[in-house]
Amino acid sequence: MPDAQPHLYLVDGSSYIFRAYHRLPPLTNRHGMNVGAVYGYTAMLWKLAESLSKADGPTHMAVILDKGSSSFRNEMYDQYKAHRPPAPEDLVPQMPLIRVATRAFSIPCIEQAGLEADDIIACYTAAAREAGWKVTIVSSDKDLMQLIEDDGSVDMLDTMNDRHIDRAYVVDKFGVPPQLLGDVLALMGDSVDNVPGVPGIGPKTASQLIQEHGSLEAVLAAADGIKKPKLRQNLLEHADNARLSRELVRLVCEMNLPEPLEALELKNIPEEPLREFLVDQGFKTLLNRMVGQGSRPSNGERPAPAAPLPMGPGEAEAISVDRSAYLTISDAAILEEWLAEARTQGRVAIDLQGDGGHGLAEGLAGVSLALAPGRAAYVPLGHGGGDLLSEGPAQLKLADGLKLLKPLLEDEAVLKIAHNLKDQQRLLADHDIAVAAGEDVMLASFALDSGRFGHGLDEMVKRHFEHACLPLKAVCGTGQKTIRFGDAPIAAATEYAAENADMVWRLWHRIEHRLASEKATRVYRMVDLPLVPVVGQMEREGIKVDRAYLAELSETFATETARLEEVIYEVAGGPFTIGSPQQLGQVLYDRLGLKGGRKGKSGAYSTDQAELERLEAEGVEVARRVLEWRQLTKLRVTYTDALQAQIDPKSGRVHTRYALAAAQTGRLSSNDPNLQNIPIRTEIGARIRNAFIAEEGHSLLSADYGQIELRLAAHFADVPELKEAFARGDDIHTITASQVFGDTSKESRNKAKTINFAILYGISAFGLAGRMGIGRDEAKDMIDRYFEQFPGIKNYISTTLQQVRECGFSTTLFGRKTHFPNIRSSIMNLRQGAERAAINAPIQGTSADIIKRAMVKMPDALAAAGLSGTRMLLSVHDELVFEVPHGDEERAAQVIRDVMASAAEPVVQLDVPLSVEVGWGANWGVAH
DNA sequence: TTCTTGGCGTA
DNA sequence: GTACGCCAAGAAG
Repeated sequence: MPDAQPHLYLVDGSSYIFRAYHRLPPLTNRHGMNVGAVYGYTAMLWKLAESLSKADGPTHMAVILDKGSSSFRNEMYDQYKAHRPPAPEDLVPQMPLIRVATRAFSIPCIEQAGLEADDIIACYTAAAREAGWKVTIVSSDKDLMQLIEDDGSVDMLDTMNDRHIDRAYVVDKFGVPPQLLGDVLALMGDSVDNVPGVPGIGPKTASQLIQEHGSLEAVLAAADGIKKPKLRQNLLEHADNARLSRELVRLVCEMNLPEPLEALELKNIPEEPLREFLVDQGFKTLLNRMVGQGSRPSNGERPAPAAPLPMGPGEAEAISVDRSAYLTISDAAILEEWLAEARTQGRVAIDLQGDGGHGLAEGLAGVSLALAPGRAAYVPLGHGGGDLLSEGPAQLKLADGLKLLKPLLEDEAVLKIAHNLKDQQRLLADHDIAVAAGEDVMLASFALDSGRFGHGLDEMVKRHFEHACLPLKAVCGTGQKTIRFGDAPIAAATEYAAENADMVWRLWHRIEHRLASEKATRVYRMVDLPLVPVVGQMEREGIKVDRAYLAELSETFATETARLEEVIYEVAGGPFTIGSPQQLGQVLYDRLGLKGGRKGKSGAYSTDQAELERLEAEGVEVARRVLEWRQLTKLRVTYTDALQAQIDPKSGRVHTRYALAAAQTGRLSSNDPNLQNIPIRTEIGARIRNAFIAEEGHSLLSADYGQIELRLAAHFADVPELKEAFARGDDIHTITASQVFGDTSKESRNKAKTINFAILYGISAFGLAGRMGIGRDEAKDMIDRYFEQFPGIKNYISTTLQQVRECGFSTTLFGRKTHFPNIRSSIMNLRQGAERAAINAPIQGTSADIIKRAMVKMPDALAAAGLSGTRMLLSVHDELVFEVPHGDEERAAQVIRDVMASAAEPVVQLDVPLSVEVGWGANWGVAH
């Protein structure tokens, strides 16, 4: 009688509360106490309670907690969990509330001195299995995954990620079944619990070794014969640690059950004392759900959350997707029906498939449409038949299909919803279609969730809907056998393409309302969305590159590199791969016997620039040669060679592509090729800029903001001295030097410059010391003096951090948010990293907002000034590059300068002026 | 073939 | 100390 099989849910309360604390934003109850973690915990229990009467829901339940005293593992190994930082101070008082919450749900709560929650869970699991029960462990702790059974009688549920964990999951993640997981864990160790493991062995190697040999003991026995010297040595040397680790991760059950299994039965959750608890803690959302529903909320329509946690996206909404229901449209009449319906309802989701060509040569394979959840179709337009004899699959002719689609795509009255609208708009522009009235789920997600989630379509679908899209490689294959999308079978192509449109439709309707409620509308509507056609046009323009000049440079660099190679081999006593940091380290330190530290966690010698410069200063001439070799090789391989290969044969120009949702702060990023890191700082690198040239009869014009980030810092921090200096047009680093050091010597100015930048990057004494090559105390003194002179800066930093800790995100002047999930991490490195990024984000992000606004305004401003021949080509963070017809330079400079300097207005008023420096000439090198 | 690491170019 | 993208080597598959 499978229906009657009892099902025990064991909730790992201790680990849950830690994770809830770090994942959820702070929340205060009516006593003024921080209860974010308690809320998370309560919500989790609520969710479990909801499944009480469902199929496969719990019949029995218990919460297992750590008692907090040391366990038998400490007798075995006194370092066990020795390096755990103490719990955060606002979490400690929440601990007792966990028991209160559990009692409020009338769920038994079990803890036992000397035993960790894991062991108690192991014990109950064993007992329940013996009794023929089913067990679900509610946790995501990897140690507990050892308990999972192949037959499904024991599985796990990770409520935080809404993930079901079974044998398949373990095999997928660790490469071994649950029974062997303990052996893998023993090898890899655990820095959080201070389980030693074997040095140099991480998850990958551990998993591979166990898979190969079958068990930990077998691995240790076979250690002698292992090929890799480092690995062999570590295994032999640390075999005892491995065995100890095996015991530390072993879950033991040597106790009597504190409560018999039957005592854990749970039929329903009585209304009291739950209600009283919710009222007391002020958990209004949950309380509202209780109303009229007994203790169980309705599964259908949710009551509007009265006071939703400020965590935005909430839980995923599981959907079911039937890909076989998607339609392939190869008939004009049917396409017309779909288009008519789109017109009637005023909105349609679209997704384009390129045929897999490169750059401007990319053709169109097909268009997919969605009109409602699950109602989607694919219109193949450019699928080949695979061989010359056949005519290809049944499909509309490209021209015919586009002719039907064009009026709809260009209709202002029909909303076109897309993911990454820019790329689709650009592809359609190649076919003379100008998409009107577009929305972009990728950009909406970017405006809402930057810093905490990704914005790729598959990733968004997974997070919002717990659904895995058909991967592209399932349609087009992978590796050498990859086929162009246009050559894929229509049936598979339909499943893939129509699903994308379906998901775009669903995603938009899921997140649209958040734009307003989470105050992301301004950034989305006024900055990022209007930028779409502008950036698309820039990508289409491209920039002209002097191929012959680049080839010449490549040649020069190559010759010089070859010369350096000979010298280096001479000194090294033989040839080796100079480009290999590993081999270079061995040559310098082992063969030549130079003194130098090793660093890096892999144990390899560091050979980075700083280290080589140190050697050079010590008189090691070959270090200088290696540095020169590196510079030349880098320039040749990354720039002069690569750039030639990137010239589009059709246009003779280089077309970079901008990613609009890549940089957390809101900046654009550039790729294929990256034109935002073309050298300029060194004389030799700067020559590469000369390769970027203007079209015949034109000049290249470069306009860049001068010190925009420092200006914004002065604005944010409200520092009178700095604001006045900027207003006067003074040299800001000199002003800083005189304020902080009392003199304006060149040396002081340089130091001041370094500190000014350090401020923008989230200062730390440690970092500044490393950067300036001084002691940490000295660096700290310097920072203190800086803060004394500019208390506004100190204040800006503390209020920014305060706000980010409270809300979880920072904001720019335009309201762009960047989330920092690690801002309250108990791991110091993560937390401090998040703090530095949080200090920087409003400044870097506002700068990005401003230049984006300038870009949005630019085409109209140029057109209004009669400068229709002037085209915007590149955007490099604080610089815009244009191509201007000869004779128009002066006027263009004037317009561009005006637009850029006033780009923040009227939305935002800055109390520092923005300066814009403009130059022009035959190439980028002279223009900048 | 695909992933990770060390290194390095820009703002 | 912030934010990126690209390259070669080496490791893993």
